[in-house]
Amino acid sequence: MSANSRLTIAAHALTWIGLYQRRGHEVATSEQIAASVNTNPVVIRRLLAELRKAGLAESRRGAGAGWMLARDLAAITLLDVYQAIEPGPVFALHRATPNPECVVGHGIGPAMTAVYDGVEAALRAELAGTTLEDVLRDILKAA
Amino acid sequence: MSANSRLTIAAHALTWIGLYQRRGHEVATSEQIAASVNTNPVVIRRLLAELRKAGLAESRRGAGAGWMLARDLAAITLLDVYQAIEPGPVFALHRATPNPECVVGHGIGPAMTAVYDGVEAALRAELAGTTLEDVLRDILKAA
DNA sequence: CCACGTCGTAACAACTAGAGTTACGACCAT
DNA sequence: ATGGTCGTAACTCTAGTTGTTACGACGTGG
Repeated sequence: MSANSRLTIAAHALTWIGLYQRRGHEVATSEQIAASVNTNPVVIRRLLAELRKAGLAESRRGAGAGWMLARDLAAITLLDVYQAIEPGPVFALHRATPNPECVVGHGIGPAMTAVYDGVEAALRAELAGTTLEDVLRDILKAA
Repeated sequence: MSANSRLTIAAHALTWIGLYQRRGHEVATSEQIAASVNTNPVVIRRLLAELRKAGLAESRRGAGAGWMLARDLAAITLLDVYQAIEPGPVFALHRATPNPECVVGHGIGPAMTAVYDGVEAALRAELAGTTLEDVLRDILKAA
């Protein structure tokens, strides 16, 4: 399916900011976050920019700049994060429209769309059941 | 997520074969299927080869060759098809291993894996609830 | 009011996967 | 033997993800 790591990285970044703030710091820099994720700071800034658009994160510029959570970890579900960074569906229909003169070619689109809608709903329900607070609790429990 | 159309095409092909056989034909050629899907026959042969490996389809070679279902449409769920063609997970973890000296970097992997396992289970359960017979019924009902 | 640290973002390269296409050998009923 | 079809390799094209460099914009602290 060519799965990507965007949800993982986004959850990592937000959780890291949350823990960092909980330890008394105001803002976290993309460089600090990137050091934990083990990637380039620009990758973090790009992802956090999308999360900011979705109202999950905030940023400050200038000296002493950095990133903050817009809401508490407990108020952010993985579904919120997912929706902020993954606009498209999990399954795609045909790239080229199938033969409309064929019964199957004509009806397969709507039929599969109905199934895919159900799948997306199940996926979202599952993601909605976990908050970043849950993720952090898991992390600290295992440490 | 860069979703692909493999599940859609695979379901289309199998359903087409099923309907074609139900109308009295022995085998369906990749060219006929490709004409309904509106793609290249090789694309169909490649996909059906994977479905054959999973025991969902069979093929004959030589003259009068072509494809058949290995099981009835009612005995093939979309989960069967999905598993035959999509080996990987929907969500990936970090590409590079995160910083193990950071609490979050160390614990985020297992934490997200637990969530992703739940998501995959929900997705599979949803796909398991629909057979190709259901898909064909939808198609014929809408026609 | 300037300097420094950080964000914001464009631009590019590397890599991967999906999809389409061509080509050709293998196979087998007729 | 012939012709139709599968089996599969090889190639191209496209798009998305990730990493990287670069540089302007910004604003706080000195």
